[in-house]
Amino acid sequence: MPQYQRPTGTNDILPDEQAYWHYIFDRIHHVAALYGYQQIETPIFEDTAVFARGVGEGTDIVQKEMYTFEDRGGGSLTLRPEFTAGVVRAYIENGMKVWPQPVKLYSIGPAFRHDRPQANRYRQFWQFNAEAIGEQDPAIDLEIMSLAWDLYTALGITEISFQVNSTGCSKCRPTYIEQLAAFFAQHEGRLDENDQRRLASNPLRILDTKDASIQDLIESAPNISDYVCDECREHFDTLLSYLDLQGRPYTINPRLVRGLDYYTKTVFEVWSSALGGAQSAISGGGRYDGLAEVLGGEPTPGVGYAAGIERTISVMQELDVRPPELTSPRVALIYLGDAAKRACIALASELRSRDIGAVMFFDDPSMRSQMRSADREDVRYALILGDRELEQDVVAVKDMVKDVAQQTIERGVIVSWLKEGLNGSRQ
RNA sequence: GCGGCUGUAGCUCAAUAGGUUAGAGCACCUGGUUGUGGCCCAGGAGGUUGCGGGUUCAAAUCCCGUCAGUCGCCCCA
Repeated sequence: MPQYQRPTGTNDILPDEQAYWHYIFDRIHHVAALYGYQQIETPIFEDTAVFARGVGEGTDIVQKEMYTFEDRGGGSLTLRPEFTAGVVRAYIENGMKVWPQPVKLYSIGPAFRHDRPQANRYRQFWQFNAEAIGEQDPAIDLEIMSLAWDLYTALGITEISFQVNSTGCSKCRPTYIEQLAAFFAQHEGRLDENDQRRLASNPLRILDTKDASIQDLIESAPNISDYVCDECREHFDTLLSYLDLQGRPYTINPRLVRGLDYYTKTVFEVWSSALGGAQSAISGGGRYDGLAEVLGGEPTPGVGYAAGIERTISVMQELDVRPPELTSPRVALIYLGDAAKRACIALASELRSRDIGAVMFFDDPSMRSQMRSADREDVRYALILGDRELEQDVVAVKDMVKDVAQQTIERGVIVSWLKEGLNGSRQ
């Protein structure tokens, strides 16, 4: 065992895995641009109150999952457990209410939650986050969902579907929760320890219980759709009609209740059948019409969503979707002797300044060893310099991919020769 | 925060019912070629068997603790 190991629940993203990350980031920028979303990057930590108040004091995230620490100045800071609260804080702080509305923003970066790690769940994990702030039309809810869908399509991810629900608003949800709590209270004896605790803290969550023995209770429990106010109902129905219009498969899931307090009206998740168990949600989001006010801004509607990058990669691997390979250096410089080494160092600089990737191997290894290294770097050409070449002012060029005779190229034209030879070649 | 399973070389794994210098494949280094990669061959380096304690004549192996990984619960991406 090494003396030091990475903290529990964190990962080193090694070179071999970077092709996925580059590809996903590239597709994110592309799809976000198609929808007119602009990138914003907020700090990785914020004043603790931003999350405590924004996400909600009663949530699991705030109660037991935040990385909170005292700043040297005495204030309390927290590593972001999610993006939305920070982005809405930035909206308010930067006066974005005077920008053309809605303000459509996206971010990519790590978030932190002190959970117990398990498959596809880590303490530091990356998210792609998108927010549309300042618009209440359900068409913008659809737009965010559509953006999510298009991203997966662009990545070659299939077999996904939406789960949607309406959780009501500040006007109608309290009544529903009251009714729900009253209902479960009548059957408290049948609830397990977990669900009894939820009865007090968050009765909505009982709907998602894993306890099979109370399925009949869940079935007969009050349904949110019978309690939402006219405004929420119309919002939801319109959203569903837009989804129908786009032909996107969805399931209305009356038990979908997300664990952040700020959601109002629309909540949704994207599920992938490629991931088993509890981690079938690869992204999720919803509307948060009350959040800006909670954070000290003017009442401002908003809707957003977050996709887990690690889960996205898992799905790609499950489905055997391969990202394009990263480009690697295209030539290796092989030297024999000190004079040639100096000539190679100069040539390498010249090649790189002309956008030709070039690598060398130091500590004066044998030619054979240099050739082996060149092979492992997947270069297209090995450029060989020794006393003979120096004398004649030429470079010996060996094609490492095609089985053709080695060539001798004049030093003065080697750059243009390579430019032509490498044209169209990814190596 | 709770529970199951697992910790042997960089990686994947061996090591009869506890028994002597803990092995192999891959990867790495060197050589087989005074200046030519892949394939092949030869050699080399690499381990306080996660850590600590206990049982035993003897522990990688059994027991306890601890740490870590992994899977699951809660919750979520």
